[in-house]
Amino acid sequence: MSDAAAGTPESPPPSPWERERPVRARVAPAREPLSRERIVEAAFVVLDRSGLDKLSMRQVAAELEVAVSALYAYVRSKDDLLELMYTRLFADFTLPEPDPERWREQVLDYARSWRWLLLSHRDMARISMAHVPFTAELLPYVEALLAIFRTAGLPDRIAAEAGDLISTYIDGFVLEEGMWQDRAAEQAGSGSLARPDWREMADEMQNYFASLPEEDFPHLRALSGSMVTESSDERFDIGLEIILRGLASYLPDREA
Amino acid sequence: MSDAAAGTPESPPPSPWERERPVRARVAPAREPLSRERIVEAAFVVLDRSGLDKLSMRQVAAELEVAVSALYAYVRSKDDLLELMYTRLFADFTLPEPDPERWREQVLDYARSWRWLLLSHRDMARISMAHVPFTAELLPYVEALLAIFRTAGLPDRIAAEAGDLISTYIDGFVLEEGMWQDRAAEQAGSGSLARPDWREMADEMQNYFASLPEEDFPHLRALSGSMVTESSDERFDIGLEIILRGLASYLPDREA
DNA sequence: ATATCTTGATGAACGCCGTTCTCTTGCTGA
DNA sequence: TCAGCAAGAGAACGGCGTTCATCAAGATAT
Repeated sequence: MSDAAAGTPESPPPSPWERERPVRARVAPAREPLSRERIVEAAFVVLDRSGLDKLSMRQVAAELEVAVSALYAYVRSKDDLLELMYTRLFADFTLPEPDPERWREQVLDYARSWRWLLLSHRDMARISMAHVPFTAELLPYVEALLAIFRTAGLPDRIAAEAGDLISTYIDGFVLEEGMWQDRAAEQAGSGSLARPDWREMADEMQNYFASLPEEDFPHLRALSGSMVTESSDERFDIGLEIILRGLASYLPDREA
Repeated sequence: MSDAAAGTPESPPPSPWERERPVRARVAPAREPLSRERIVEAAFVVLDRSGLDKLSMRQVAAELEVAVSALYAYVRSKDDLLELMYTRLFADFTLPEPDPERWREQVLDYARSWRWLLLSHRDMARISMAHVPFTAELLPYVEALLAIFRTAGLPDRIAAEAGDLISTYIDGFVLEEGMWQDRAAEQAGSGSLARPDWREMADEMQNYFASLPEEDFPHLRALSGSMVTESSDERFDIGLEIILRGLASYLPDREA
């Protein structure tokens, strides 16, 4: 809420966390000076190596071989750092131009790209869920999604909810993917430090559902088959398709 | 790593966190002894008073006027405590008997009840999102939801995804509600300690969207109207309706 | 050339956290 | 009466986010 909405009427003395990397260093510096970018980069390294629960300011500082307090010259707080990471993820996101004829594919592309980005770093979905993407840098991406819905012809009430619905679905799906991955990883023991692939995940799910008593949970057991047959990508698309069909039903010229 | 694989072949001495409240105390005890229930209850008090970020074992112990270490006789860890809180929330949840004729209303009831429970304690959606409801106590509730979908006639692939989709939607929606509430609360300052009502939330959203530049975000601004006009309950139902329409499109005898 | 200012980074410190360990206390049953 | 026991207390460990006084060294001014 701070900078974007309120504005800063008084002549702004540059807060330490807002200053840019100084332009000096005419000659090559012995060690590259700190910067917001380098801190975010290091944070991603720690995140991928150790996970969100172990991501601390101290670990990030250690990764940069720097004192913890030095970070606070570029970053307001840990939460600020997480928000920078979240924002940075959006940087690799290409916005589609709304085209009423192809709104379904555009939403599909949007969702798949976003999921792909979330999967590119460990626990990223957890970070994503913790932030409403309503900061100044992220608004264009929300706007673009809503543009697709509105130019497709959806009523405003529906388009507004559809944005939330799709975003929530993506985050939630990837979040759950991550949980199954962690489960599979810890069941495999410390031997497999690499992230488990889909096969291991499916095995873990299979084992779990197979262990349920048949008479108490007939539906869960019956559906476990579908969950293992389908890959994560297929399951993701199925959920999207459900939403898209729901949305299409609000279109005036709906197809069968 | 070694314990998990090895199992525990020796006759298990009851772990301290598994023991029941001792039956003694024939006469009324000066102070009621500790128990898992009392701890969970105190945790809810702290949660509602201070929020999830401030919910610590120490605060819970203080609420019970007890040493921190005493808690660990009944609870394995803080995460275990959170899971107990989550499970306990489900206790007030009544399960519907699947009825193919009324599957839509049943899903609506299910979702509304669950949202209502999530709203009954501060930050509960955050706790909910952090746990897949696949513990033994919670499985019946998942099973019941899937039962509704399957007896309604949905294909297995769809029913399986629908379960995730609906659950994710509920959690995500309430999560976002909480974020707007927090925003409104902190904007109102420390004066209003009570949780902000819907009117304040809507005002906060209204202000936010009105502050956006018209030319850059025409769709966001256009849709902000819908978000303020509709109450949270109405918006929740709209999202549900989108999903339900999508699901209905997979039914053999689908209505127009 | 010398003195002053500025700035990026340091290291210690504060208060809080989850968790574990040892010790006390007061009751139970023989 | 007294050993045994279990519930709870208290201190301690290592880690956390954050702040603050300090420092070293380059830039600037005299």
